[in-house]
Amino acid sequence: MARYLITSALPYINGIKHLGNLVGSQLPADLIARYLRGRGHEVLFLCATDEHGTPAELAAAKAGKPVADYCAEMHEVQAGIARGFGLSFDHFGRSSSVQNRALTQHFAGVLADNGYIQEVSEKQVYSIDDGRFLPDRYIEGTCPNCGYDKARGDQCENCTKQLDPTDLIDPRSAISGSTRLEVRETKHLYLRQSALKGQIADWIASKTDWPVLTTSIAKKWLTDGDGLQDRGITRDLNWGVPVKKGEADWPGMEGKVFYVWFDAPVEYIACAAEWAEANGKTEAEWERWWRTDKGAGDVTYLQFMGKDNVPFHTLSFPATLMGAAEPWKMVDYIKSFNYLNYDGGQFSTSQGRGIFMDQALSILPSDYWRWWLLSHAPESSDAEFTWDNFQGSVNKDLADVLGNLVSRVTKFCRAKFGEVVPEGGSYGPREQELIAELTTRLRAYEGHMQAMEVRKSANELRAIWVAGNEYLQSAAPWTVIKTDPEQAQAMVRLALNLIRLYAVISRPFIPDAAQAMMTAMGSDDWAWPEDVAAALATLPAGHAFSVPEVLFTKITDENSADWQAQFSGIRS
RNA sequence: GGCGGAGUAGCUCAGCUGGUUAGAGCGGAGGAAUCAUAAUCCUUAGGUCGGGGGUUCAAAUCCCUCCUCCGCUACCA
Repeated sequence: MARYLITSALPYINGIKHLGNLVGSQLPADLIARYLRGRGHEVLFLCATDEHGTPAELAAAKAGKPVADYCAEMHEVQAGIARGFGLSFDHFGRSSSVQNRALTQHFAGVLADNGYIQEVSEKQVYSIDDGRFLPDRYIEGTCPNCGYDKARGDQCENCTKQLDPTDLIDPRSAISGSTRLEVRETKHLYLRQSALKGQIADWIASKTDWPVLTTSIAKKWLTDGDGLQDRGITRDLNWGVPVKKGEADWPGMEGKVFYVWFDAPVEYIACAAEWAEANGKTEAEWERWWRTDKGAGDVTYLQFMGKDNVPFHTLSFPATLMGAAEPWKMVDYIKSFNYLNYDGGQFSTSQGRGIFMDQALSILPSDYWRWWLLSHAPESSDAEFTWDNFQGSVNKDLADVLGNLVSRVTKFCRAKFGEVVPEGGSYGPREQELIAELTTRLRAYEGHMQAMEVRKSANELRAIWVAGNEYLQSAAPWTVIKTDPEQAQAMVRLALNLIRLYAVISRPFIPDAAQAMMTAMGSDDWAWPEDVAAALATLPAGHAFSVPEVLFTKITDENSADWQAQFSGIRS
């Protein structure tokens, strides 16, 4: 039994995430967490809301609420939706927790002690009417290059030229529209990533088993231009972790907070501390996941994220941990994903285009979404959601191949032998053949899951379901029963056991349906089928079962058309 | 512009450390079966592997070049 620490990229607090966000981090992380638990490993699966930063402040202001209240509410909303999708976090924390505040300040202090923090005085645009400094992209104006009048201070979306806010003609605040802007001097802390460049490069170079997507992004940042640049880790904001050097004040940094991308990854650690507190555990119990000097030496740490998050997880956060020079557990494997597009374009939070997590759950059970999203996970390239594809895949795979198999087996048995596992006959060559195929395929499935090859795992699982139908079709107990009822009983006994086996191995993908199957089989034995033949003898003759409700109702053409229309426009 | 990813059957994709007739699922066509959510199973059609050039006995796979789509490009997170 091994130990796995699993974290998903933290969803940002300012709204409900869409399915593209879900499939890029939380959902595959949950798949692997469930799988590893199913194999009997010890797993700590953590996620949290990322709550600091300008967008949170603005979203709260728009909602007319204090930012702390807004975040608390949105955290609960996101936690509820996560439960709805069956995301099996051991703890769903908050980056605004006291644990994260203390740890973030601790890291800053240690980094400063080790000489990796530099104070830099710089010029920032201040909006007098908004009463705040503005991040570059919150300044709008006319592009000096192409004349586009809604160019942002960091880049013109029209001509893609990179800009400095001071380049803009007629600059104004993107928040209030105010033109009363001025450049002010302000002091910030920089993390001297450049000083850790070699150490990080060596570390990345040692990760030869990581996905190309992950390492290519990291290497690009390491070698681009002059190499890894120092990075500002503080901001002039109210909402965030106050800048402190450990527990001490930081002279000259009063009223400033740490940059969200400095405190958010620290929450991966702090979340474990929150988990301990929430479950009445000791400090030692979470430290054995995170401190290599306190028991985390045998932990394998897996991170899941969309590709846009990769630089922060391969460079910034490792720089923080390396610079701290304390025995914190470093990530062992980073699984990154491309983007899921929606019907020919991007999912868009701002435009309300695509399907959001709450809406998805309001129209269909989570297993439908989990199956489609995972079996189409954007691993090798961007993937695309279309209603036709969704309807076709879900109906065929879940309703026809798996759901119908459960129906035909249980109903046939009930009609011919009653709702108990029949006892006659014995397994012959055909059954041995099935067991051999299942064993081969199951080992392949395990290999793909261990390698975190999500789509391949889904394909193999589906093939395992199909093998059940193939067996049933060739065995044809409905024919055999006329001449050799004993043999038909053996076939049905095998098929009923197959349903339980499918529940076990399908649970990472479709936990609710798996539970329904297990419950129908009158069992609670979730032991992984290491030995397929033995697993197919789990339900003994005479064991009672029940015919479950239809597992997956099909999506009709009308449903599909309605939803397509409903989600094409602006979210209401 | 730079960097990265992708372009393979109508659709979604695998293959891509070069090597027998380029694969899978869906969809199409034909058939079998009738236990089942008209659900299953079998058979089958369909591709000049984005275009062009090159290396090689041999290229979807390696090299060059061009085209198209997508992402990132360091103060959104």
